[in-house]
Amino acid sequence: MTVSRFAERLGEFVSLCDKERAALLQLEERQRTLRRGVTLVRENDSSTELFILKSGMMMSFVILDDGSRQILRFMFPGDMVALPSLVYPNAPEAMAALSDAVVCPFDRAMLAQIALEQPRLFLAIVALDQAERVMLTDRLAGLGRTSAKARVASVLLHVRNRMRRLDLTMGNSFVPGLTQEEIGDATGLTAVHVNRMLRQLEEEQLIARDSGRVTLLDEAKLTRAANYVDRLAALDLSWLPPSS
Amino acid sequence: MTVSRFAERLGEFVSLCDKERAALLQLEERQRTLRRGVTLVRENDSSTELFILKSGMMMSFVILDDGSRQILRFMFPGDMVALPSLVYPNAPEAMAALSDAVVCPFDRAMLAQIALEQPRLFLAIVALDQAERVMLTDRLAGLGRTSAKARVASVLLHVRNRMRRLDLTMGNSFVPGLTQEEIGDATGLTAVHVNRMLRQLEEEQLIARDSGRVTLLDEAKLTRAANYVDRLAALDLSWLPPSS
DNA sequence: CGGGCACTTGATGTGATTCAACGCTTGTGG
DNA sequence: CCACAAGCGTTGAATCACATCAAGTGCCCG
Repeated sequence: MTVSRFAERLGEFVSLCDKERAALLQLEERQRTLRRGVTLVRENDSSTELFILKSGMMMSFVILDDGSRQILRFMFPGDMVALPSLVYPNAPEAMAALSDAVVCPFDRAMLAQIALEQPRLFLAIVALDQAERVMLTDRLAGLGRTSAKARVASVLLHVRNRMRRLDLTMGNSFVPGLTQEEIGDATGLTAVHVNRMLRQLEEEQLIARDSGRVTLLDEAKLTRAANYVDRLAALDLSWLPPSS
Repeated sequence: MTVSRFAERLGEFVSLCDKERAALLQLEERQRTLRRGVTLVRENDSSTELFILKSGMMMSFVILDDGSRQILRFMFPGDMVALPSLVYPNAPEAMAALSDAVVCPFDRAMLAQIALEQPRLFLAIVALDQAERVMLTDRLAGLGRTSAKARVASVLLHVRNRMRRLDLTMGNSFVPGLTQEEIGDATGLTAVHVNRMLRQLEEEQLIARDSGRVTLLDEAKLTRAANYVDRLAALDLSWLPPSS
């Protein structure tokens, strides 16, 4: 039986029965390919669609009145995204592809159906979404109360840890695949200042860089400097009742 | 029949049947009174409890290594809070009372039970929680990309709008009940600078102040200056299936 | 070969912080 | 009932972190 990308992800945290897997597979029946840079959803678009990101890397963001951009979240394969579409007929945030990507769109009605027919599965989905919420508050605290250097380091650690979940052979070296401007828009900084912070992290021997590739030289120290916590590592869904 | 505080709140957005109301009432069987300033949950506390805030105003926050505090969220009567306790055995954020308050603690197992036995009700709870998530991203964008003045204005508007939902007679004048330091910790600013921003808003005739009371003199202009959107006003739960 | 985009670096500007001082109110114990 | 301490608000001056402006480099791709 084919297994859904999202089921694999959820399966990292909780065991699923065949019926549950089958339900998730329905969410990935359609799929759409995106080239790097393409906008999937524009802010304020009218849409009741949600997505499973199947491959590639994406971001959600908002554009403010003065034209500046704030990246709200980076999205990785296996993520269920655009949950706000459940309650907002007009998208509160835009979404765009950071690399070539494949997404599976499905209507919110399908998620509602899962909620009603497979409550345990829905509970697991909601639980996983809570981890996203906590990561959001981590970033909020980062923007409000930490230095530019810490914020940049935090993005590096976050991206590395998400990527490593998808490729367990990954070590301390990886290619973030983000421009410095994108890192800036995620951290509330200018691209110029991101550049200086990267340089500083390099000078302090916390990271090394080589043509887009980043190597974490002292992960423990970097984690401390960034005030970073891997929220997926501490996730506990063991209290969920076993599947029927 | 007694009606739960949380059912009233949810009832603003979706109609509930008696069975659903009864289930929610169970969540408010116990209650605890808190004096202003008291910490209900400390960061990292081991606990599987969630809460309904029954009366008063509270905040959730984190304290960083350097001792600085970031307020993550203000909480108002009717809010269900500490949902992260679903998946984190150790509280990722602390909670404290900003005024005298009453909370109803209940175990995450009770919410899990609701999820399994009353899926429609749980779906409604999750939907409402999505609005919180979007407010969080609004604040993230505010911290990353807007001026100090906008952030302070945004807090004023947010608190006023939440309070007005509880007292429909409230006009443009209200008592936030927050110190300037608290506003600063919510906006990523120092108390000193919050003071200056309030003064500036006053000089620009956007607000008036008198011994703790704030009056919004030009709400439209203030809303624009703050980049503020009332996310509860745009909430749409009409797609929920009717209750059985 | 040429144009564009990302990256890099220096000089300068500025919004917010930090430090310091003082007044006002509130609550508390003598 | 008063004296005093503590917390909050206010204001000015100096400083700092990050933004802005500007110029130049390397590289990929058409």
